[in-house]
Amino acid sequence: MGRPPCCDKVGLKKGPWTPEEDQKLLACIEELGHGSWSALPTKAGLQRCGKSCRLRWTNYLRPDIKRGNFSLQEEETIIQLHALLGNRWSAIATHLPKRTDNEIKNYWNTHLKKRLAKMGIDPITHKPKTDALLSIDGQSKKAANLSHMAQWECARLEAEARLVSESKMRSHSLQHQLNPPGFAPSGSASAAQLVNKTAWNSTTGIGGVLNTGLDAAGDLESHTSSLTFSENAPPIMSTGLGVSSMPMVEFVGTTSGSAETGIIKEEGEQDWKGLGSSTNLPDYKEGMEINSLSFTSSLHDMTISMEGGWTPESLRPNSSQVNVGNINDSIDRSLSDNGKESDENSGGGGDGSDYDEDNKNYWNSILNLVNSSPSDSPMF
DNA sequence: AAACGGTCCAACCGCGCAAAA
DNA sequence: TTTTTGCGCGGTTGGACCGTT
Repeated sequence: MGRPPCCDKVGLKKGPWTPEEDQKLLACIEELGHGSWSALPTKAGLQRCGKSCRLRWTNYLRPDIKRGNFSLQEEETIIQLHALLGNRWSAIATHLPKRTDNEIKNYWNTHLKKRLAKMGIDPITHKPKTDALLSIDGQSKKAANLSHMAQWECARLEAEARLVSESKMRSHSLQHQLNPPGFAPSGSASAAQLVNKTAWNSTTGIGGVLNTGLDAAGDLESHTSSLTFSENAPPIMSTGLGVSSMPMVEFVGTTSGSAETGIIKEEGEQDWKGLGSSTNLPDYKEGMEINSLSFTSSLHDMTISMEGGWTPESLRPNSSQVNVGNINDSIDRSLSDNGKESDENSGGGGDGSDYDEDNKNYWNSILNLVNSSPSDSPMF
C-alpha cells in the first residue's frame, strides 16, 4: 500500500532549479497562490512535482526569507528551543519567522552541533558529556535530566494539541480585550502582537505563547524574553487528558527596556500576570527555586527571565544558586580554545573580548539551564 | 596547477498524519 | 471502515565551493 513517490512520474525534472523555473513558479504563486501544490506544476508549466515546488518556495523563493549569517540571538533561540523541542525544526523555525526549518536544520548540523560538541556538551541531550565535570558537587544527576524533562514535557504538552483550537479562540478574545480598536501601544511589541505570535500553539500544540523578543517585523532585536511554566491550566485541560496537572508553557518577550509587554494567560487563570516589564517578575512564588524547577503539582508558576539574553543571573529569580563553577571553568577553557571559531560565527560587531564575554554568558546560560533540570522531580 | 579532503547547503527521499473518496 | 491522496516534516545526500598540500 502507500502511494509512490511523486517524483517517480516519468518526465519530471529533479535537481537544481534554473532561474527560469524559479520565475515560472514565482509568477504562478503570485497569480494564483499555492492552494494545491500538486496542481501547481501544471498551472505553472513546470516539469516538477508539487513537492519539489513547495520545497523550492518554502526554502528559497518565499519573499520573507532572511538569508545570511545567523545572529547570536538567533543562535541562542535555536539552542534553547532545541533543548526543549529536539529536532523539531519546523517548530523551531516558527519562532525564527524569517528562517526556514531547512536552514535552521543545516545551521544546527554544520555549526551549532559541532560547537556544542567542542564544548563538551552533548548536542542531542544538551547536557555536559563529562559526568566527572559535575559529579563533584552532585550536579551531574541534575544535568542528566534536562533532555528527559524536555522530552517528557513536550510529550505532555503536545497532548494539548487537541485543545489548541479552544485556546486559540480564547487568545483571540484576549487580543481584542488587550488591543481594542484605537488602542495604540507605545512599544514595538504590543501585547496583541504577542498574542498573535501563537504559532507555538498551532505548531506544537503547547498551550502558551512563545515570543523570542521579535518585533512585529520579526527582527531579533530584543534581548528580553521570558519563559513561564504555569500549572494553572483550566479544568478542561485536566479532564480532557486524564492528567491531573497540565503545565502550560509560555515564552513571553518584551522589547528592550519597554514596559508594555504582558504575559498572556490562558483562560482559567484569574488575571494577567501583569503588563509591566518582565524584569519586575511579580510571579515568583516565595521560596520557589528555578534551579530545582519541578513539573509536579508542587510547582504552580515558574517564570524565567532572560533579560539581556540568557545570562546565568537572568535565570535566577531569587537568591538560590546553582553551583556552576566547574562548568564555567570548562567554558573558560573552551572559549579560549575556540575563540577563533566564535569570532567566525559572530553575527554582530564588537571586539573579540566583548564577544567572548557575551559568548561566555550565553553558554553559561545554556549550561545553567542544563543545571536547572528537575532532578528532584518524582518523574525522574 | 592539480589533487585531495573537508565543509556547507539546496534538494531529494521516505515516512507519518489527516482529509477525502 | 478502508483506501487513496496530499501535505508537511525530519533525515540524508550530492555537488559546489574552499582551503590545504
